[in-house]
Amino acid sequence: MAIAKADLIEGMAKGMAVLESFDTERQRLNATLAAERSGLTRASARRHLLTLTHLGYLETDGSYFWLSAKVLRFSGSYLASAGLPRALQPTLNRLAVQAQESFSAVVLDADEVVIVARSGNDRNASATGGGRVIAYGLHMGARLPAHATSTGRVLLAAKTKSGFSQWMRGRHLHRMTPLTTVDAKSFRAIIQKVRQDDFCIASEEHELGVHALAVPLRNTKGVTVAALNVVTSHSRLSTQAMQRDLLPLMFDAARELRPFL
Amino acid sequence: MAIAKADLIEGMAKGMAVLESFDTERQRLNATLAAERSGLTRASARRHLLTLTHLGYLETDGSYFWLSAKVLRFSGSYLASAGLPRALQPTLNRLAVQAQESFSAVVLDADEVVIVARSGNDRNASATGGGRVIAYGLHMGARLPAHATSTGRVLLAAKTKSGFSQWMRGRHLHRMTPLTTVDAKSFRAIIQKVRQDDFCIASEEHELGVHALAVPLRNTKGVTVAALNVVTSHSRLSTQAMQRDLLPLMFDAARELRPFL
DNA sequence: GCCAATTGTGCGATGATCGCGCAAAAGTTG
DNA sequence: CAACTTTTGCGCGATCATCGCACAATTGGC
Repeated sequence: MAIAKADLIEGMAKGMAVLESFDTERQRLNATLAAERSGLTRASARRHLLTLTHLGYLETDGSYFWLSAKVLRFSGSYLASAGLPRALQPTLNRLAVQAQESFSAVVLDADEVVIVARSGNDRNASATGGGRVIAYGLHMGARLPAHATSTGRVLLAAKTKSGFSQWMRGRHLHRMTPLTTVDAKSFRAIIQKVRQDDFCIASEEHELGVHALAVPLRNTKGVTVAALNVVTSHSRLSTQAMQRDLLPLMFDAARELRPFL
Repeated sequence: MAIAKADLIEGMAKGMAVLESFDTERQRLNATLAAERSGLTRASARRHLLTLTHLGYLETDGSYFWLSAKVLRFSGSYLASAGLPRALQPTLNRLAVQAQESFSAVVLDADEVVIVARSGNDRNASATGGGRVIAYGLHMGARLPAHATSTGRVLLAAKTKSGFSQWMRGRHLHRMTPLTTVDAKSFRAIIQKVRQDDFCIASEEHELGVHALAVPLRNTKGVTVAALNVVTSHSRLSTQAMQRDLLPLMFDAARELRPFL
């Protein structure tokens, strides 16, 4: 990215690598595991783990380590500073009430989308008859592969042609479900279609039984700064019904948000 | 806390200090400012800022730096790993709908409480007549002084006597409003009362015009793991009405959550 | 256009970090 | 239960990344 000079602090990069090695799947690590995942030696990983523990970002029982609530400090600062989540939240809440579905706003970060604001119940208790969780780990800060999500495709379609080609170069589109589009040519065609339609539907490409509908959120200069989507299950709402009933709502929301982005 | 050996990585502590220097108030920093806030030299702060930028945690225009969405990665991992927020969210949502107020769940971290889950609209548009924001920076991950909040007091009251004394030792209770209790003796009396009542009301001690009601959240072993509160304004609900109408709801919620904590 | 204040960065000295390697603990097997 | 194997904790000297000074470049004020 920005041209990296020779003077970058390596110790800190290591530390962040250790912190990052705590992800959604592996939540409790000991020194050996953390070393493997972060690519450090065991001794070094241990030192970093102890340091992070001392600073309060990790907790430990002596051998295993896990994230502490202090890491929320960063998201707290980010949410307070970034105008985006604040600007979007009221609209997301309104949409959730109107449509009785779950909405998210996301931004692109490398090859993943990051959820920066959310609304809707994590359990759609009323509709699914009691507590079926349809929130597939869709919390604030969650990261999903861009190529397999409706929002990711909307954001990729917003890139310039050359920017998108650069993104595609040498990229392997990981298969998430049997229905994931992994062929580069097909994927380019999909992005092309999103450019025309100005919305995107992804059906069961990320998780079976789940489909999503996304639209871009642009500011008054026409720059796409985020994407808004609704995610629901086939059993709740057919793809056609989703497009028919929710797409107009979302276009309206995107339009009314424009001045605030 | 845990006995810190001589082998802690200093470079990483510096880096985290730099990251922490981006807080709710100061959101955009250049090298000079970051150096001041983090206590490093300007040159060192700059190196760390560049490193963090390179790693994707900060963005920059060349001279100023600000947090990027990547910092949400940590909260994402935390929220996915910590059972607490997940377990609480549905109940918080239900309470928000029932009471049409904003609820939060918080944990104690040193002398601050950290919001780990939230529900309710940030703008109580209907009740305040259109868009008055009563969300005083109460987003996920926000940190508030424990001594001036209802939740903080509930969590302090859950400490052992000696644990609480230790916490009080040499502590200066910062004045947030003219109504903040800052006298140590009065504060001890308040905590004593919370122990008896098993709830706490803090009225305008943190912010004028705002009052809050908190109850402890205990697991089946009787250990207090978090606190649940509702925060509203005097103009919406009197202190008495809040206690009368909402306290029973909250005790019920705390009881039903017990098995999941 | 000049001066002052602020910011960007090269360089040699220094001391913090690296990872080897041992010792102790934990786990395994006959 | 004892001997063996595997994993984990951590001390130590050498090395190389980091520190911050000092100077250059840039910005901004008058």
